[in-house]
Amino acid sequence: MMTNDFAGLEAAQEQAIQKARKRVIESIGKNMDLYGITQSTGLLYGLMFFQDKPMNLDEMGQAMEMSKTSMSTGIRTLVDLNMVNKVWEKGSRKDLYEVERDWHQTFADFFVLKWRKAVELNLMALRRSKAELDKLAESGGSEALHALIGGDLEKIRQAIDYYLWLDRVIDLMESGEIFKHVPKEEPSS
Amino acid sequence: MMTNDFAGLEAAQEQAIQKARKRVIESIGKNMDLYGITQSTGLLYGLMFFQDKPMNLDEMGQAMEMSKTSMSTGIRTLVDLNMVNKVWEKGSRKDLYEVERDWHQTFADFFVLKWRKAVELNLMALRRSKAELDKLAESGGSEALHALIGGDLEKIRQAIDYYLWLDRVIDLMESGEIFKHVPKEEPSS
DNA sequence: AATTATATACAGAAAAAACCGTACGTACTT
DNA sequence: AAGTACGTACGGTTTTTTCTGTATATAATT
Repeated sequence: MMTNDFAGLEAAQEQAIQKARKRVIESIGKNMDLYGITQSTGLLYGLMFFQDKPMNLDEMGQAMEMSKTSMSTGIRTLVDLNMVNKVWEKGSRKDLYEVERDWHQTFADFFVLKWRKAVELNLMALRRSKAELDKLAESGGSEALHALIGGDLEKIRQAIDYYLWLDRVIDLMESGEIFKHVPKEEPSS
Repeated sequence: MMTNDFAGLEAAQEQAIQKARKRVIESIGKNMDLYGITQSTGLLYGLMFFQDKPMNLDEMGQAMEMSKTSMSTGIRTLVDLNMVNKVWEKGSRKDLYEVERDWHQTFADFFVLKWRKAVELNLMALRRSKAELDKLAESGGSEALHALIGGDLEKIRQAIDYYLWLDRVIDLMESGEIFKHVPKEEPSS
């Protein structure tokens, strides 16, 4: 059973709408690499963006002309990034998905999810290495050794400072405070 | 002529420092995918991070155990992202590079460079499609057609709003205003 | 002017990633 | 309980990306 959104429309009209959609979908798909997402998954997202109803994997595969397997993995990527939500609809045994419409939130979520993790991992590595070098410095050694360690420690210190700053930027996104500084509605000038 | 930073140090000391560096370098390399950078280029960046002197392509190739060609392409990626600067040193015919130490700026630059471009391209596509749909709506048509167009236009409107917001977030980075809201120095609590 | 040193364009090789079909486990239906 | 519908793990194939060696262009040195 295939529902057709364009039922009853003239071919030329449908074509015009499809063309308008296609441009947007492809632009979205092309720029989604910033989210670390493959182009085809980006196109899937773009497709779903124009859907008024939740889609199931079979519909996606049909529309994308790709395998159901690929839809499954693609959609998981999108769900993991909170870009797409799984929705429940009684009567249907199939999993249904729809795009998250609050893109501001989507962006903030992505930022928190990905960049926070990077910050944490890098900070951990930096602190461990700092501790090792501190210890090495304490255990005596030549002048040359201390100069070398000092250089590395200074670089590490700067890096840590940066990540702590970045962490606070991420806080801004997570807390929603960003919307105080940059309101969703364009200030009417 | 190969200069050795570790000249005159005990092997165990050199090893300890290398271990500390390696952890940081690998962490950086691993997380650099957020910048759309390949892991090996990320490792190159990490390597250069601990260098006190500008490096040339031959030194990089030797340290990374990779071809000079790869170093050339890798370094270009990093230069394009303003993560690495080309420096001039009289007497040397080789191109020399060193990492940009101001990571706050590096982050802001990246954000402006990459996200701004995405915003512009997406906005362009959205506005074109909006114009087409507006025109199509004006040219009459059935009730069903107008409902369909209206749905798409509403989605496009929301998307445009979002990108305008994101554009202002990017402005925050570009103008340096972000540092007013999130100062580089951690506020002493 | 000839020689040498340097970076990179280019094409092929190697590695990685995306994609698909099959097989299987789970949960719903009968 | 048997059968059916569904999503996905998995292995193999195709496509894309990364990496390398050679060739070439450019600029410095002799």
